[in-house]
Parts: sequence; structure tokens; C-alpha cells
Amino acid sequence: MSRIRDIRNEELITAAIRAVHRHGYAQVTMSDIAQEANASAASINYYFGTKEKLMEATMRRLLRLLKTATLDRLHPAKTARDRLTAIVTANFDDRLFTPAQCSLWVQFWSNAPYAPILSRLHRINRARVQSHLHAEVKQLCPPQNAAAITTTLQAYMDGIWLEAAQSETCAPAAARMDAKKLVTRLLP
Amino acid sequence: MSRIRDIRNEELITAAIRAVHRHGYAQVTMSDIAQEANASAASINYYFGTKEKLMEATMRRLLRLLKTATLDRLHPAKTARDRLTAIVTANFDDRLFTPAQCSLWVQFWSNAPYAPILSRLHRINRARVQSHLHAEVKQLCPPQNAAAITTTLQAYMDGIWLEAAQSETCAPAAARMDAKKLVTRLLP
DNA sequence: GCAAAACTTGTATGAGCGTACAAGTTTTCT
DNA sequence: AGAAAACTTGTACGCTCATACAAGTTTTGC
Repeated sequence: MSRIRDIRNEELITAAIRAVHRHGYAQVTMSDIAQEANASAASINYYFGTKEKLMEATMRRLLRLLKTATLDRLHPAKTARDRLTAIVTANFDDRLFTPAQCSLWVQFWSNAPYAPILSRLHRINRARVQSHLHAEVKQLCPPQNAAAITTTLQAYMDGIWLEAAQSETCAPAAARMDAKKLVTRLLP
Repeated sequence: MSRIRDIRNEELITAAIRAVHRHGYAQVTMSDIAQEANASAASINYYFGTKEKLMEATMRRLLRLLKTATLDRLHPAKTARDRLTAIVTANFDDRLFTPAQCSLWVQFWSNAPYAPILSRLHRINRARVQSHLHAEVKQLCPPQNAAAITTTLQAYMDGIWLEAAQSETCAPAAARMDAKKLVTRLLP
């Protein structure tokens, strides 16, 4: 039915990602986003109602991408170690680990405490990733080490994203290899 | 001579930290900061000239704090391992590792790419920390592992700060102990 | 083919912000 | 004590931006 609506939504979200990457979350305007999509500022309002809603939809797209990447890699994994590797490397999937998306992700993070909707999404996602990680780590090391190793892995992933957002360069394949090496270093 | 100027500068920077923590870097106004300092927005302009300059001064204070904490801990360190521990734990110093300052740090990071002055400060600081880390790590492990371990440590520190900024709780002593454990886990 | 629905856009509105400025108050210096 | 310097503040200006709206254009359904 309303295929146009879906297509336009996707286009506008993509434009929002690019515009935020270019101008920054704090300073990006509706006109910036509209320009990136070859549309008018008013039409964004027609589809999303408000800037805040657009940002929420954009965040949801990134979260969905991470979820998909995780499930895709989790599906063929048989052992606990395979599953752990799947969860960790999903963060550096080709579809996700790009300069624009890392930049956006970090900016959403840092603004989450001041926007209830973003804050909620952020909390849910973080809890999900952490429980996935923890479930596998528990089976691979003595219980008194599990929490520390889980925290280290999560901090590592966040830190790499942060660095990528700053440096404007992403090498997904290399990042996945580094992540795998860290897993074997932490859980020999 | 102009002691008042110095005192007021410090007060206003402290107020800026609290105001940014409360309202967010993106939305904080000069009035917010003024209110936090029991002053008027105009007087901030008198001391700092512009909002951007105030933010730069605030960032510089955080960087100075990290530098001081690092040097304090580096001074009594004798071995390479002691020095490495000093550099890592300095990030979780009682004076630095507080919710407000973690929050501010993360927000400055994420806005750095869009503000040349912040960007410059950020780059300089990061390079300094990294070279300090790398110098010590090199002496404690085979050379082919040094780069990866340095990156892991830096990412870990960034990740812990990010988490602290979100969760609004900092336990500096515990964070330092966790960091020490990670160092011994990575460099047995 | 045509009415209605879906979509697009230019423009107007109003709010919020940083900053300049001039007029006051306090402090310093001799 | 009194002039000058340092400091403070209320107010006003100019600007930017999100959003509302009404007037157009295109697409859909029959």
C-alpha cells in the first residue's frame, strides 16, 4: 500500500545519518537533513512530525542493524566460544562499523542522558548486549572472573567505536580480527 | 594582583561543569551556567569573551587534572609495570573520576570533531596518553603484541568513562583495582 | 477521466539564544 | 577621601531554528 511512505522514511533516515555525521548532533538543522535528502524541511515534518521523532527513528535503525548483525553471526555458532565471538564481532560488521554510523552512535550516547527516549533505547540495548556476553563468558572461565571479563569486553567495544568516530577511518575486517584476538587473550 | 579574576575564572569553570552535566553540552545556555554560579550571563562574557572560549577553558581544566593525576602517580613509580599502572589508574583518580566530569569528558569528545579548538586539544591529549602507554607496554611484552595491548588499554579506559557517564555512578577505588587486574591479565 | 487522498513546499511565526552596551556598583590605589 | 580601575548587571538587538499552515502538485482508486 503506502510503499512511498516506507521508502521515504528510509531515505530521510539515511539523510539524517549523513547530516548528523557532517554537522554534529548538536548543530544539525532540519534544513541540513532536508538538503542531504534533496527534500524540504517541511516534508520531514510531514513524515516524522518532529525532529525528536526523526532522531528516535534514526537511533532505532542503528539498533536494528546491530541486532540483525548479531543474529546473523549467532545463527551458525555452535560452541560458547563461537557465540561469544559472534556477539563481539557483530559490533564491527561491515554494515555497521562505518565512520558515519560510529560518529552517530557516539553522539547519541552522549546525548542520551538528556533525552528520555534515547536514554531508554540506550539502556535496553546495553542490557541486552551485556546479558548475551555474560551468558557465554560464564561458560568459558571461573565464575569469579566472569563479570570483569564481560565488562572489559563491553568497554573495549565502546572504546573502539569512540576512537573510530574520532579518527574517521574504519577497518571492519581488521577490527574483527583484533576483537577475536582479545577474546582469546582474555579467555585462553 | 588580579586575584579576583583567577578566583572567578575557577568558579565559573566549576559552574560550567555542573551546568553541562545537568543540561547537556548541546542544550546548556549561558544563563544556566550563570545561575549555577550565582552570577549573570553577562559577567561570564566579561571574563571569557564568548561561550566557545569558556568551553575551551573548561576542557583545559579537565586535561590539566588528568596530567596532574598522571604525574603524581608516575613520580614514585620505579619499574615499567609500576609506571604503566600509574598511567592507567590516573584516569580513575578521585579528583577526576566523578559523574559530572566523566559526563563532560564524553560530551566534549563527541563534539570535538565539530569544534576545531576542542578537536586539537583532544588529539594532543590522546597522542600523549598513547605514547606514554606504549613506551611502558613495549618493555613488558613481545613487540608484536605491544600495539594491540596499548589499544586495548586505551579502549578500556574510554569505555569505562563512557559507562560511568551514562550510569551516573563512579567508584574510583574499585575502578582502579579493576584496571590493575586488567593490566596483570594482559601482561602476565 | 476525475475526485479524493497523499504528498510537497514556500513562507510566516514565535520562541530562545549569544552577545554588545551603557549604566550602575564595588574595590583598589595613593 | 576621592579618582580610577575593576567588576556586575539589565536590557536590547539580531539571528537562527523548529514548526504550523495554506496553497499547490502528484498519485491513487474506481
